[in-house]
Amino acid sequence: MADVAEEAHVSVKTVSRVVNREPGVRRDTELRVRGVIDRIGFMRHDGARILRQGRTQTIALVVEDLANPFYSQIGAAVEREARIRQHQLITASAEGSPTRERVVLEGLINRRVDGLVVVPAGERPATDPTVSASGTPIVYVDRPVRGEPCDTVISDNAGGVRSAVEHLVAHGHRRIAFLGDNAEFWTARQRREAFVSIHDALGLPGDTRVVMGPHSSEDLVERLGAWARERTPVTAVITGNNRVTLAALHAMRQVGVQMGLVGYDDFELADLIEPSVTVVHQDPTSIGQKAVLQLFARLLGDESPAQTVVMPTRLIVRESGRLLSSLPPRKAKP
Amino acid sequence: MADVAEEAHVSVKTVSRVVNREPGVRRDTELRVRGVIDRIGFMRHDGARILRQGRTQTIALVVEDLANPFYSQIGAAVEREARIRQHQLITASAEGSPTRERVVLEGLINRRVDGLVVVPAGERPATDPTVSASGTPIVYVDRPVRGEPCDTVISDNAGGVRSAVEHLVAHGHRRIAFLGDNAEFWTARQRREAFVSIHDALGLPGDTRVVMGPHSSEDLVERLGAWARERTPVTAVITGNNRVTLAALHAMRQVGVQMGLVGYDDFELADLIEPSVTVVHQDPTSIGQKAVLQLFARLLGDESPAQTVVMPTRLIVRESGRLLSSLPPRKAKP
DNA sequence: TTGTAGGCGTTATCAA
DNA sequence: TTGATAACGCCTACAA
Repeated sequence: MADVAEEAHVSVKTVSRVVNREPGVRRDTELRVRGVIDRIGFMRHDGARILRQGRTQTIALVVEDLANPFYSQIGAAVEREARIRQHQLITASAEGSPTRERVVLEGLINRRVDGLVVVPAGERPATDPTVSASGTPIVYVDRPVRGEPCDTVISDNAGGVRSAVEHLVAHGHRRIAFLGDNAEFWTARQRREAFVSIHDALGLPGDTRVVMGPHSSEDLVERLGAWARERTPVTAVITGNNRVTLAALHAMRQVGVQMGLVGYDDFELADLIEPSVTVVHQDPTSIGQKAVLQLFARLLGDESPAQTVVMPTRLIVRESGRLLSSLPPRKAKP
Repeated sequence: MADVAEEAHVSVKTVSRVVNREPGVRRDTELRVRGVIDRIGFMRHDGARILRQGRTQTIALVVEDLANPFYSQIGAAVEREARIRQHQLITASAEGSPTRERVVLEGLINRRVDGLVVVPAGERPATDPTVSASGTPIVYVDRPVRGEPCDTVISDNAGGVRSAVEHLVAHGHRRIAFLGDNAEFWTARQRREAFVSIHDALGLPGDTRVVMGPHSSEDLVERLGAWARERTPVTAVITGNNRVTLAALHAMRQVGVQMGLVGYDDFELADLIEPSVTVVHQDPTSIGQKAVLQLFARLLGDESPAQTVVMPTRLIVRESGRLLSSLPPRKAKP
């Protein structure tokens, strides 16, 4: 900037004014300065600007695995919303490790990101001293953290599971089992509990059949086989997330059993499998958007108490929720 | 840092030394300083450090759509490699628009990112004045740019298509058609050209049947129907990327025709569809890794001429490449 | 309309 | 082993 100033025979301040389109520069001065800027290819150093202004115009997103479609969709939404608001997005992965998450968060705080959107790895208390001391606004997504209330965006796990069970029941299923993911995950436990309580509330017969992950391929095959061979067989399963849905589909294919199925999380091609798979859809795009909205409210000075937003889920009805006997025989159409 | 210095009765420089683990600080001094740091919760301001040192320890990834699994997998790989090297990753989406891409790139240059990994939106000459003037190392991914040679990582489009055609031919297919994506995309054109030349080289009968996107659902249904009704019907299609594969699968389902199929890009569940889908797999993780490797070589001073790396593809053989008549009738197993 | 001085928080240099 | 001082490039405040 100093170079430009010298070349254009003005002070740095004037150059600064031109660069930032501040008013109060004579037209011809501005043109002269712009000319020099273009000629020598000057580009403002945002680092210095940031240092002076205290705002980095940057937010960060911390997730478990950027390649997981659920998170990458959240990421895409967060990036878009950030870009609209002239902010850049740093993405970081903690790979599910609370330790690594702490390191990552410290790094981001050191960079003075303006705000954080975090899918918390563990359920450590929200009062991570590093973060809270920095005063950086933070919005948790997908799962809450323990301790004092924090801004959080989660999806309606209980509602989602309820819609799944009710759908199956409406189609005549009575013996319904639940295949959850690893019970270490909050969402997995939430969905399990929802399943159990709805199962009981509806007075469905028999014990509640619940198995949590991680599911090896063999376990799953054996389990499904056993359920299918019971005296009054299980006729439908609900799977706790996309990972489990895929595993269950593979296992069913392998065992050769055909059960009713409602999966948690929509997935590409759910409609091309036979029978097409009915799912509980949670919309990652809306979740990401909502989180950014919340975050920027804080950045703009919103001081209201921490808020937990529960995003609704939507049941996408396809064929797999029907009772097996009601399915048309395959290749019905000539 | 000044606060810490005062509190610990040392100079800022000593604090700096402690924070950066520089040698030459007496043990007890260090302990005293660390004590103060912990007590008052000091955190280094990386913005200032960056300003002073000139390195941001940040690289950026610019893609078209972060939600596209192909790019998000690249993103995950790039982030991991960056993290390993103590760098942070800014992700940005240009949404396929060259104009927006330019704005995005300028923003990143202003931030003085150390390096760029870019999936170029247009095919504008590589010598984007903004970027090249800044001297920021840049690696292009997935498609090259025109103009003087640049570091580029692409996948072996011709090889992938060849493996697809050869596989189909080996299974007895002779009338093979190609459904490409929008010919505006470089990769789409590459694959089309590869198809045409291999089709000719193998002396396959008839004109080469090639249709490029975008494909509306209706067009596709009509097209497939027409191919199937020809006097000597098309028995197999090759699809130019995952988008087209999905569209083609839907269309086939809708028309009720069953053709041989080899898709470009692997996708989840390719093995659960019936028949399971044979695909040409390009490994986004390796592509991302390779790009970062290349980038950091430049960052470390590698001055060798620009290099284009062609990553191999792999044919994942499933069922859909077989000749229709050789497929076992459905429900063969009781 | 333009310019000057000072400081943001850190590190490099050089001196003690 | 430690410290004083000057940058890094920009913006704020104030003055001319």
